[in-house]
Amino acid sequence: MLVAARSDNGDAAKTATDFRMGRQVPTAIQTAADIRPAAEALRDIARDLGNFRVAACANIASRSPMTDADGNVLASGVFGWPATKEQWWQKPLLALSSPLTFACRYENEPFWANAHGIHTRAPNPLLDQIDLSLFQGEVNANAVICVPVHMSFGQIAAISFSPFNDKRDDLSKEFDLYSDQLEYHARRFVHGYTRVSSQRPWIPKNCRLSKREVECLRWAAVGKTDVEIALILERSCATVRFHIHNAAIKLEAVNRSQTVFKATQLGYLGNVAAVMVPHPQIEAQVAAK
Amino acid sequence: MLVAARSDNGDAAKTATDFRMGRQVPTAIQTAADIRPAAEALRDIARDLGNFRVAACANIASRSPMTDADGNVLASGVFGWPATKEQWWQKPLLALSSPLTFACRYENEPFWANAHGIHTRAPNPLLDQIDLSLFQGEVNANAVICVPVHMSFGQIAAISFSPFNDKRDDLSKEFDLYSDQLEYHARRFVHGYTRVSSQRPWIPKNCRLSKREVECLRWAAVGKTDVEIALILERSCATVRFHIHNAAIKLEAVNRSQTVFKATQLGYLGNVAAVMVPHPQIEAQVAAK
DNA sequence: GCAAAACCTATGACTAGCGATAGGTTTTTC
DNA sequence: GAAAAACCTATCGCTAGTCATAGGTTTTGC
Repeated sequence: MLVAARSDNGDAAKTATDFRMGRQVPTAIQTAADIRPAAEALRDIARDLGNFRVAACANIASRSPMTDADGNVLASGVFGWPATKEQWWQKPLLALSSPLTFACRYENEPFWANAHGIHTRAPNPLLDQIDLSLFQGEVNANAVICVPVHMSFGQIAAISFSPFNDKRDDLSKEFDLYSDQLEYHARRFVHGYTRVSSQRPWIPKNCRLSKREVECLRWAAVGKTDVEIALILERSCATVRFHIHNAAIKLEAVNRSQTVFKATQLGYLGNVAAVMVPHPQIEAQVAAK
Repeated sequence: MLVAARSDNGDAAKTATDFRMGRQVPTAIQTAADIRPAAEALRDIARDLGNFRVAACANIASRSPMTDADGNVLASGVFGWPATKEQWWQKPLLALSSPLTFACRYENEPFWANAHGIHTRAPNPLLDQIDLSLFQGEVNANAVICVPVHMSFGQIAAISFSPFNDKRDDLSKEFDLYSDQLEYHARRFVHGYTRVSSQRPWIPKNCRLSKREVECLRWAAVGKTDVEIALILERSCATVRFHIHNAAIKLEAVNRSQTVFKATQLGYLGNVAAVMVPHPQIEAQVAAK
């Protein structure tokens, strides 16, 4: 079956059908029993594309290694990491170590990295300060392609593809050729893994925060006290508390920390730290009190 | 140029090269000047694939409409929403209205929806309670394909594709055929848009939270007081405060709310609400005090 | 247009919890 | 062994949370 290539004149969309030929994506996971075959598929795709070895961390905040339905660790059981290197399961941050983990927090798209730098599709100044001096020791590779996966409830996963048994330290060509597909399969894999292995996350009952509630919460999230928020919004301290308390009830939270946490997880606060402008006048007023 | 089709035997990866033929993805944005052409590309892809009209919200927590480099609103200027419907820019939640916005908070992958239900690639019970009784009125379409985009710093975007000038209310076939590519282009577009239009987000200087700091923060985030955390961890209240205070310093936060906020944004806390198990004994001890 | 629901605003008193500060000890790591 | 990390005790002032109450405005649905 041959598929016509596209031209660059707006027919790009029409070739989408070969993107996922057939109904079944090998890396997708529907049930726990799919984990291992999906991991094997991801491993094979990575090998086929660039002789990469996969390192996958479903939740960079967690120390749990990814396992299949029978509890076998995928890193050694499927992805081919030697059992002697298994120490990193106790410290998953080491393999997807500090530099990569950091980059995954701040970058939405795949990137490749080596000791000389982190190479993204578009410049991301946030990554400039990441210290790569110990790259090889921390990452166990000279270069790596890494796919950050930002998910619901604030969960971040990271999947890396490093050269298997070779010394490549420039993956720019492979990155250009394969990053989209590596990203696609990594995301499908991690989404499915997270879905089948998570316990049921919390969800409030059809809550809908009001504009005022969100506004007050945002200011609270960036560290303002009730008094400060009141001055900013030109409302009383009691009103601010009232709104925050209402938000807490709706989010089924018991205090402000939990309220902020849940609101952040659900994207109510957005990228608020970048847009909230300090109020020099209000700060002077607070200081005068 | 013809590209051989793949079989189902592990050659899937090899057809990746036609996934993004050439170096330039039309929906990718490198500079603000790219916004409009990228939006036009997204519009055209959506039209070509399924005669869809695009509605895009870069940050569901924000009321700002997406605009090009000259400040023109993309919805009316590019995506073809009639100017008379422009009211929804003041209330972006209406177009990507409550049901869809809610679903985007809880779902990582594309889905399609109509008044009868929300149809995901894999069952997501979290979406079951979403009220779709007013679907048509709120979404302005009988059915819609929607792509949630979870990004760094807890930002969530949503891009919907609804039938343009027709009454389709079952998009399951289009969804199966095109959801991957719609997702791909939507994500590229939104990532680029967010990158070029955001002010510089905050970033702490190479911070690295310790295990204890994260542990204490997690419990704080789920609403436990210092006393409760101390009992849970079998440490003193002061130690708990010490660790949380350390985390605050590293995250450059002024109080607990901001600390929790930043830690959540950066994925330090993960999907913690699902894994923290209540401690009935500690709660009894606290009650006894 | 009207009634109900949702949202907004405010008060005051009290207490629980958090933040800052100070100083010290113990454990872990190199 | 030294330095760093983790842990501990204590105090005090500030902030957040609670409670009960009151009233007004806006939005929604019929």
